[in-house]
Amino acid sequence: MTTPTRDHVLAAAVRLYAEHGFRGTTTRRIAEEAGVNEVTLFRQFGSKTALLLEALRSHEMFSRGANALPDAPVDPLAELTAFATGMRKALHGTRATIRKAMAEFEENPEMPRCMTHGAAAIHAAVQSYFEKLGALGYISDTKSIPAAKAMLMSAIFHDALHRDIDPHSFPQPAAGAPAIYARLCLQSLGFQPVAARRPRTAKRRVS
Amino acid sequence: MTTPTRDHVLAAAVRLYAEHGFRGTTTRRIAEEAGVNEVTLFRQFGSKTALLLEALRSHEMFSRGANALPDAPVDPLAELTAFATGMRKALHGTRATIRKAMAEFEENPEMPRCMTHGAAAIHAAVQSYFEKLGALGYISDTKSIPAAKAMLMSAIFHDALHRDIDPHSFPQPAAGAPAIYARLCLQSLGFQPVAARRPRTAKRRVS
DNA sequence: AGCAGATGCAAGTGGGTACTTGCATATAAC
DNA sequence: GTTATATGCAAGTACCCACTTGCATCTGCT
Repeated sequence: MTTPTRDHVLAAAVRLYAEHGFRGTTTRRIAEEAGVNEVTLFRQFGSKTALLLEALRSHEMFSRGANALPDAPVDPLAELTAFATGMRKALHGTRATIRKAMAEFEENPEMPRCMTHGAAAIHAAVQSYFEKLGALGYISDTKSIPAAKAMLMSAIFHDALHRDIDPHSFPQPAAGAPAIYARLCLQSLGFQPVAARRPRTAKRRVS
Repeated sequence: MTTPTRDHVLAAAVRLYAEHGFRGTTTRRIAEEAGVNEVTLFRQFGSKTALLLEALRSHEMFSRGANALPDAPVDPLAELTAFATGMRKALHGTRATIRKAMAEFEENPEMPRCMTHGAAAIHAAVQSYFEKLGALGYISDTKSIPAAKAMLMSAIFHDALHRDIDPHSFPQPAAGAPAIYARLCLQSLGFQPVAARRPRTAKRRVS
């Protein structure tokens, strides 16, 4: 199997997994979806479980780079909103896969772990960004940074993962939710749009 | 089948569902777990799907009354913390069931709906409580109530549902997280422990 | 062209599953 | 005790599934 075909199989597997879950993704289905013979899957991957684990590992859960936070904060609300918007979009696009993998925790604990890979780096990036906000005087409650970061990520994750199941529990419209989460997160940290250390032209108050 | 036995079957079904998911919960397993004959399940419930749906519907996802918010706020931080603590505990205790049901969204959409039943009432109760806080002058940003409420619920839900999968993404220790979420939520609403309308003995500042 | 390796085809193995059927036994009500 | 109903037992039906096997064909390289 050439690499393009191998990738083709892995992509087919993830698509089916998102729709049908682990047990519902049969090797016959994968073979048909990928346009290969069923026996080829076993020759190449050894077992259905190994195939699906490799497929999940190769599937990018967290889009990197798309909406990284800047090294130097310039407009915190806009920057955090852009970050939250990108995060939510990425997670939303792969929500069915995530739900299926999380549900496998008891019987195939490697699967949810594929979903959380990369989360630590993003948490660290947000932490770092908030610390810079603190250093620049944008926020007053720096002790709450870890907690506010966790709450922001939870809001984004929960919104991306479950809004289609329970739409009324989330701020409407969906496209405006990231901005709301970003704003409230900054508010909870005692945000002030004027960097205390660097007097600037007066800006309209946030509230 | 007497009602106690019927309940016994439903409880066995939910236990197995939490562990093995929909497909992995076989009728043979349910029969064994409940101590009845497999054919009895079909006589009483008609099909495996109907049995499991009834089991999920009868399973209380949101414990009512355990930690209801008071009609008249007295100590908002303590009250919201108690609420968050109770909510998180209830959801945490049934997290595996919720995960399994959410993962069935594509193929058995009735199942996640069993999980969200009752959520609206809780959201309304929190909304009402926050509005009272606003009326009493405890919070200054009443326009953000719906958003803050949603963020608080997301934090609790996400913590309860996924902490065992990805412990490092949540505030430590777990027992202290509800208080943190409650505090940050109130902070984001511009909370002041002294009710502006009712001067009281000065209290220590929150931050 | 020849050769080695990869892939396809078709059939099969050895399990598993939701559900049904016919008869026997148990239980509850009168 | 009798009768009606519920449940258990055992076997069966008609599928489903991951995986294997033997042979044929295809592909890429020399």
